[in-house]
Amino acid sequence: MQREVHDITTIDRIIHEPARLAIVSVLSACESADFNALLTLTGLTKGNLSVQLQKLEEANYISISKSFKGRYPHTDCALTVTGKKAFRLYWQHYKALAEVIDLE
Amino acid sequence: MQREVHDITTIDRIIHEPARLAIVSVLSACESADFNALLTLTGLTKGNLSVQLQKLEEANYISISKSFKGRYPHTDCALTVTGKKAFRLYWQHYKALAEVIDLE
DNA sequence: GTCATTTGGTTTATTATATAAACTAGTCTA
DNA sequence: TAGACTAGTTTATATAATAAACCAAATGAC
Repeated sequence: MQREVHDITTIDRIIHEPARLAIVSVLSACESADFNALLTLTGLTKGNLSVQLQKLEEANYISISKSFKGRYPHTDCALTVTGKKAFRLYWQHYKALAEVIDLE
Repeated sequence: MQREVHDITTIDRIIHEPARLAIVSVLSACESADFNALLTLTGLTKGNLSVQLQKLEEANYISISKSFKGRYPHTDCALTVTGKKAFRLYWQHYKALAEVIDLE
C-alpha cells in the first residue's frame, strides 16, 4: 500500500484536472472534435474550454488546427501521440490505485 | 458517453485533489492514523499535510483529535461516516467513468 | 441598408489552490 | 544552557480554474 498511496501525488495533473480529463476523454473516443462538439460534450463554458485547450496544446497532448468552414472560423482538436500515451498511462496509474484501495 | 463525460466535471474535488486522495486512501485502510504516519505514507510535506487535513476536517470528511502522547502533542485523524460515504461515491463515480472510456 | 443577434471563439479579472519555507512552541540531550 | 529534535501551524508565493466581458465577423429581421 505504502508505495501506491505515495504515488497518487505524482499523478499527471494536466490530465487529472476534471475539465481536461473530460476533454481528453472525448478526444480519446473520437480522434478529432471541434470546439462546439467539445463544448456540448464536456459541458464546459467557452472561456474555460478555450483555456484548457491551450493548456493541453502547450503540454503537447493535443494539436489544434484552425481553419475556416465556410466563412466561420473553425477549431479542430485531436490527441497527439504524446497525449494518447499520457492518457493511457494516467488510467493505468489510476486503475492500479483503485485495486489497491479496494482491497482494504 | 455524453452524459458520463459531462459528469467528470462534477466529481468531488475535495477528494479528487491528489494530496487529499492520498490521505483519504490511507485513512480508509486503517481507520485512524496520526500526523507522522500520514506524513510518511503520503509523502507530503508537513505544511501541505497540515493544510489538507484542515480542509478535510472543514468538509467534515475526517475528524481530528488532538491530545498529548507523553509530553508531545499528538494529532490523530480518522474518516467520518460522511467521509467514508464520499470516498465510496468518488470511486464509484470514477470506476463508472473508466468503464465508459475503456470501451472506446 | 442598418440594427440586433448569433457564431466562434479569446482575454481579463477574480477567486481558489497547492506548496515550500519560515515560524512557533515545547522537549530532549549532553 | 546551547543545540538539535518533535510536532506541528502560518505565511507567502506561484499556479489554477472559472465566469464574465469582450471581439470580429456573419447572419437575420425589418
